[in-house]
Amino acid sequence: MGAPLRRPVLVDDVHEAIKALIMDHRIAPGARVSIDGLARDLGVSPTPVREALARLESAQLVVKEPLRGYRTTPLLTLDQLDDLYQFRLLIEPWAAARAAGRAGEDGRARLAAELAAADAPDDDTYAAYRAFTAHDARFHLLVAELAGSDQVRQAFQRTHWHLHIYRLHYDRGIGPKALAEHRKISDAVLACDAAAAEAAMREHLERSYYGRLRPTYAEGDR
Amino acid sequence: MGAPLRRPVLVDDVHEAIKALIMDHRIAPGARVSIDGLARDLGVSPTPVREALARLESAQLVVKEPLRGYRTTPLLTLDQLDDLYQFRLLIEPWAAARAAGRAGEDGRARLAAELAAADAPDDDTYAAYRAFTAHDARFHLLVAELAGSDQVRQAFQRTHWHLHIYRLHYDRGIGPKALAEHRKISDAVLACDAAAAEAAMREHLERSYYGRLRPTYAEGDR
DNA sequence: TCGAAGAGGATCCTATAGGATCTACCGCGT
DNA sequence: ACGCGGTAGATCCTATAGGATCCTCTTCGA
Repeated sequence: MGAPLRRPVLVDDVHEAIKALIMDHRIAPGARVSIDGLARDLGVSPTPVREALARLESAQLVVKEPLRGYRTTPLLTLDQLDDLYQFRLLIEPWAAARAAGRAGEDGRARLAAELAAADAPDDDTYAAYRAFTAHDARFHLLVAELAGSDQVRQAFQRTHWHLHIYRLHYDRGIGPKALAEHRKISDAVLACDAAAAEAAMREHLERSYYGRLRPTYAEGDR
Repeated sequence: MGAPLRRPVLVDDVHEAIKALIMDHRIAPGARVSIDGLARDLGVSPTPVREALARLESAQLVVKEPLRGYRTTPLLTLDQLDDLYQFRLLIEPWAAARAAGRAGEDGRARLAAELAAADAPDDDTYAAYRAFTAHDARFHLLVAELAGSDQVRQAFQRTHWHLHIYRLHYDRGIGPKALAEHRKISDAVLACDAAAAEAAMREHLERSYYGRLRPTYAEGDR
């Protein structure tokens, strides 16, 4: 009687399943997504599939064409990726500075715990890669949360940056450097040094993108 | 044969209908929203209602409680309103500066046209009030669009600030001043003066909020 | 008088069916 | 050979039905 705490809402499971299909490229970018087809494959009725796709649409992972069905969005272009990081550079350094000034005891503890639990992926296994990206997503979201502004946190969250970047799967083997930069940001926040936190976050994003992700993406263009 | 171009997508109409119900307080803030009940009232089946509510959820106008239905979100508290305008102050001055530097011929023409078409509401009629709020929403969205960043435009749009502020309906009779400030912003953008545009937008938001909207809201608390 | 267990009603969730629309293929005419 | 109209299939959209869950009111016992 202890175990069954999973909520019996099928639409959530369907939502996760479709998201996984898109992220792992089991549904190609730009391909059409049949509602009835998905329902058959997943063994459910079209109704929850329809609702799940409506949610995915707000995450920009699919687009709806009335009377013609849904279609997966294409991968981010270089311009869109530039735009995404420009937005992150507008939001996140600000959030880091605010977090340094406003985070309470509880928030600081959570930040320290997140850093302590994060291991640099010392091998190239897929599992280690996924574990680091999960930490990456949690860390940046936590900083946004500690800034104390729901609007900023939501705006940041609704970019779904980790989903889109994960679809590109171009950022392997960057764990140790990023982790060190995360620690630098965390130290500044814990020291209540707003200026240092802002600078560290800005530096982290610029190095991550212009120094690592973007060159990899640009050379991988086809 | 010319007229009937309305798309036969019922869910869009349902979405607009429900949004109107919430905005006009025909469904009280915090009240429960029955799926079947709405379907009966609107004369449609629950399926499109369900999909429309899923969309409204991303606009924060309703929240879903699994197995318990949907509920309208309460009106924005003063803290949330502060937070909303803090976010606008982070985004919109930046967008105005970028718009001044990047807007093309087409964009400038659209901006000029929007200003030319906007009349200051010289009377206190409801129609004039609604016309001004419509211009207000279009103007700020246009500036965000002219900044040339989809991420910023979407982040701004997804706040649905005009929906939430309209629910408060506390900002009557501010048309002429706001319109003059809009014109100042527009002039700076059209003159390609990024610094002036940024300053004008910041001044406009601060005056609108701290000088007009917030005092009205604060005195109207119950 | 207060608290708890049970029955009734309403609601949500999922599945299935029918009508409307779009896409693809095939045959015909120029 | 090329373009156009018609038909068949698949898909989407909406409506309806049944099973499961939650809320509320009533009733019983301490």
